[in-house]
This record gives sequence, structure tokens and C-alpha cells, in this order.
Amino acid sequence: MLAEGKAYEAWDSTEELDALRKEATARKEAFRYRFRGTPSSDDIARYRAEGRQPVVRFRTPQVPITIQDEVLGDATLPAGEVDDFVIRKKDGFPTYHFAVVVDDELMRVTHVLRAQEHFTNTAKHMVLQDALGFRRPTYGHLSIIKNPDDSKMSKRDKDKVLRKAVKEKALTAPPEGTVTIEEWTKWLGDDNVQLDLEGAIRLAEALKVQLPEINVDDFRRSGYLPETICNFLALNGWSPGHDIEKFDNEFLKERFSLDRVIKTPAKFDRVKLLAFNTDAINAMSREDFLRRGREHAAVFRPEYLEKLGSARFDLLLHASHERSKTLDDPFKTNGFLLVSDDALAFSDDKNVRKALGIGAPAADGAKSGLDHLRAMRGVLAALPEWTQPALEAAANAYAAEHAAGKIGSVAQPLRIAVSGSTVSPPIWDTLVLVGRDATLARLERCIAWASGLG
RNA sequence: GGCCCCAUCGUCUAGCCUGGUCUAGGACACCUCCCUUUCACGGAGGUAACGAGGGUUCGAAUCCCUCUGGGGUCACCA
Repeated sequence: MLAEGKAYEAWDSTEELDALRKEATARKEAFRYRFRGTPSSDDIARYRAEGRQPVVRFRTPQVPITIQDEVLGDATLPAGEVDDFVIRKKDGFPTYHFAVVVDDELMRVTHVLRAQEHFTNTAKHMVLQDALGFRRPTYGHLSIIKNPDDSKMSKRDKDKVLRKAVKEKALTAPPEGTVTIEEWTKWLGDDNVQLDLEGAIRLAEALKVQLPEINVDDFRRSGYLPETICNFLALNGWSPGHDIEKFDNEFLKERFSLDRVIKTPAKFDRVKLLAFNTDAINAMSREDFLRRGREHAAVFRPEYLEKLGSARFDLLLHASHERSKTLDDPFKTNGFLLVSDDALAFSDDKNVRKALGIGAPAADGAKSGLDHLRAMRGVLAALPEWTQPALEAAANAYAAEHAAGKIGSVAQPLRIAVSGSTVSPPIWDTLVLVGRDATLARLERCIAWASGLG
């Protein structure tokens, strides 16, 4: 291109370029580099002596350039809008613009779908393709995806959340066992520095903050189904029309077309994603849920497989299926299964107090939840077998006699005793999951704990 | 600031090209009620949008203009 006069060497120093830019700004114009004449051989010799290296700039034709785009439609840039940009840097390396055009040609690339921020770059790539006699791929510029607060969704968002938490808690040193002092200092000193994933996760746990899922793997870790992610992502910026919004990859493959891609940036709605994931999980067969729950746990929750053993692990999955919104929910919400009986913490909140009858005396003659708990010790200990039907039958019989048939007033205190809170899978499944010995041990501890409450 | 692009419920969007069938449809969220041994699910209903102003037309969310608002880009970064 140099030989053909399509490009030329330019010797301008950084200082000279800065000065030119400043001048343009002062005149309220955008700076556009133009051919500034060929230096004399004396000048070149002097530059060489100074140790200056030239860049190679492309001599951009001074004509209007029409960018053809399958998404945004054609757009014409006025002549002179694209300047004589650098295609080879001082160090001899090609710039991105030059490299990508050559690469696309060599790779026989047919479609270039990229973010909208590349739109004006495309003009540069097109004039280069013309100059080099290359084919032109089909271009499509997709809108960016934004956060609900209108900021651009980016992998930096994780660090943003952590920095905010650190600042709020006014921490001066990294919490024990999260990141090293060196990492910590470097990270806090420069907003462009990102923590590695493992460190970020440890720090998030220590700070008790939720990291936003950004990378595909983050969503997988959180228990989102790959097919749901594809479905949902496709819907941010595209739609098949006819009010269809649930579809699989096969459908996407057949129906996707660039002319239905939306031009406006979409906000990423995690709540709707969760709803989609919930629907997909509810639609799964018990067998599929079991299989995929096992796969998920093998990678992200191995401790549950180890602690529960396969039979009880499968029961946990079955018992959690219909209330799960993600593949991770059976584990995320049932941590009480992992802790030792001695370490189980009882939650002292309104619902717990109400269920146990703490602070509010029961109506005349009625027993409190705590009373039921005391009575259930004997009932449960005497059970010949520890199965859901046996447990339910025993509890029903007890409730009929002592709780006016209201099974809930017996079940709820039991739930608190074994899980520490008012939320768990169905109670009889939960008791089987916890096991007889642990249930009885937890019952004792809960009674002791609740008896001490005012 | 120059240039380019965009604009429908809180959010994702259908409709716009080929004006009337749009008193603008769906989904998520939200509100109300129902179901329920927790949580969740589920069921029934409801609130909610064409950014503003001018045209063109018998008729405009749909076509044109202006304004306003938003985004992108102006590197020897990719």
C-alpha cells in the first residue's frame, strides 16, 4: 500500500499530535488527521538521527462512506469524517483495524456481529477492504446490554459491588482468608484492577454481599439452565414476534434473523430471568431434575453429596423440586442439613416466636408450639420406623388429640427445631433428611433454647 | 462540540416497512382475592406505555419536519 500511495509514513511526535488535537478542540472541531505533506529527505534523516520511528497511516479517500449494516440499516458518513488513521504502529505492529481486516479476509469471515460501539470503526474497515481488494463481510451492530441503573453491564460490576461494600464497612485490611494484603492494596489502589474469581467469591462471602452474575459461568454456578440463558439472552435485543418468548436453541437456529434485531439497548432484568428459569425447572421431569441437580452438585456443591449419601441426596432433590427456582436452590436454602447438631443456630425472629408461642400466651387450654415440641420428643422417639408416612401418621394422631387437628401447629415447631427457621422442604421429608438421631438431638437443643426466651 | 444511531407499560418487547382490524397485545414485576402444615408453586382479577410539538391524510403508534431525551464515536486500545 505504501508503494501504491494508499498509505504513507508519518513522523509526527506525540507532542505534535497533542498540539494539533488541542488546536482542533479550541476551534470546537473534531480532530481529523490529514496528510501533512512528505517530509524532505533532510527532515527524515534528522528524525532518524533523533531516534524517531514513523507510523504508517492509511490515506483515507475523501469521499462519503456508507456503512452497510443489517441491524441499523445503512448510514453514510460525510467525506472527511474518517481520518488518515494509523495502520502500523511505531513499534512495527499493525493496529487493530488493520489486523482485523486482514484476519477476517484470511479466515473467510462472512458475518461480523459486534457491539454498537464498533459502528464507526466499520467505516475504517470498509475503506481498508476496498484498498486491499478484500471481500466485505456482512455487518451487524448489536446494542449493548445495560444494568437496571443504566450503566453498561460489565465484568467490572463484581469489583464495583465489592469496593462499595468495603467502603461502607470502612475496612482497612482484607478479612481473614480472603485475599492477600498485596492483592488487596493493589486492588483498592486502582479501579481498573480486578480480583480473580476465587478471591472475589471469598471476599463476597466475608462481606456478606451477593456478587452479580456476569459471566456465563457465574449463572451456571447460581443454578441457571444454559438453555434458559440462551433463550433469555436472545430476547434481549431480538424477538420472533407473535408473542412467542419461550423457545429452545433449535427454534432460535431456525428463526433468528438480523432484520428482527432491536436497535435499542436493553436492560438486563434478572428477575425475569429467574422467572424463566423457574418455569423451565418446573417443567422438568423428576428424573431430569434429579440428573441435573446431581450434575450441578458434583461441580458446585460436592459437600451435599458427601454428607447426605446418594439416597438422601436424591430425596433432597425430590423434596425441593417444585419450590426450586434454580438448580442451586436445593442447596442454597437448606444449609441446615450440613451443619452439626451442636452448631445449628435457631433464628430468633417473629415467625419463630409465633410458632413456638413465645411471648404470647396461648388461648385457654391450648398448648403452645413449645409444649408440642416437648410432647413430640416421646412420640418421635417411640416410632418403630423413620419414614414420611410413619411420621405423618404419628403427628396426625397427636394433633387430633392435642392440637385440635391442626397439624400446622405441630409441624411448624418441628421445622424450627430441625432447621433453625420456619422455612424448609415439606416437614416429613425434612425429618427423614435430618435423620432420627439428629432430629431428637435438635429437638432437645431447641427446647432448651426456646425455654430461655422471654 | 463534530459526526452517526436510537425513542411503545417500571422492565423485556409485539405492532411501525405495506397508515384504518390498536378503546395498543404478550411476558416479568407490582396490587387484590383464592389455594396452602412453612417457603415456594398454582388459580382468578387489576393498575400500567405510543417523549413533546407541528404537519400530510377522511383517518397516524405507524409517513414527514422540528424539538427534547438517550446511546455510540472522535487513540500509535482492542
